[in-house]
Amino acid sequence: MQSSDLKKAGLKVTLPRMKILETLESSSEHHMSAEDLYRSLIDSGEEIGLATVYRVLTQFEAAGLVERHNFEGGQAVFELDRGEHHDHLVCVSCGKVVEFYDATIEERQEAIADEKGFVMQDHNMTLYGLCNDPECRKKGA
Amino acid sequence: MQSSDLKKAGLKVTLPRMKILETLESSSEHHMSAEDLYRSLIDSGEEIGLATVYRVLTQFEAAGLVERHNFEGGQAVFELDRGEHHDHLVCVSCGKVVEFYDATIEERQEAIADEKGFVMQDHNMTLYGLCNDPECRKKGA
DNA sequence: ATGTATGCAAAACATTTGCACCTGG
DNA sequence: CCAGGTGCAAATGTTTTGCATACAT
Repeated sequence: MQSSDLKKAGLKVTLPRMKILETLESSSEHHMSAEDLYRSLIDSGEEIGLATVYRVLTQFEAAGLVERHNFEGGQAVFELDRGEHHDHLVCVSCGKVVEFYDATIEERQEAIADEKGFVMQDHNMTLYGLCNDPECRKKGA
Repeated sequence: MQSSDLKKAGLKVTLPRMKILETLESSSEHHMSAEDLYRSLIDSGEEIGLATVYRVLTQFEAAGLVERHNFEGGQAVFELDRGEHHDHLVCVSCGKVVEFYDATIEERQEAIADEKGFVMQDHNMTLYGLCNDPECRKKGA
């Protein structure tokens, strides 16, 4: 499928790389940690090393194929870069991730960076809360 | 000074705790990592263990005395909680941290969480860019 | 062929924890 | 005095790296 994307990035089209892309593509939760990916592949009977997963994800990030997010909880999560910028809403109870985009916020961010004399290169905005699952709502402090 | 704050939190007023509070208060960069604090104290001739720094910071965070931020770069940074919520602008070249608050963004965040069925509990917004130091500007990609 | 990728094991970090000793109230 | 705090060293969890082997082109 996107073996062309790999070539474009100067990366050889190998089985582990294709499998990782496929998994990120097909997973219902399209935000996965390196460990999630590794487990998922091992469970599917693939032969792959955790180190390879990390290496491949790092290369994919550099190539702009995936994005890395450092949500709370130690492990970084990765998602395919579909080219549409968005931010995240994460449920602190069940871990569900919802994406959103808000033009007003994006504008304000640019304006603020400018105001403070910065040339903005990137930003990270993550909202944490409880999603509408009753199980999660129970845990409300 | 704020030994009262410690007592209020049910924490004994010990030398390491006071020193850590003082250092966070007096440091020009008031965003410091556990390692920064440790080094700073050791360099001042204090006797303290890195584990204590981490333990104390974790307790302070739980007590609402400090805030922990997970900026890019592996190490968490801590700052005194002065009770005024703000977000951060971080220079990717020199590490400088500038604080800001934008009511419009805060409102939009609430509205978005609501719209998606979430009860927002917290958020993290960090803008990354190059500050106005000429040295940093040179590194513009 | 030949340079790149991979898997494994070991290393590198940031952070946490167990435990014997010390200290504040 | 005694619960709680501290320092050290060892454990943990995540991510990275060295190296010999395997694979894509």
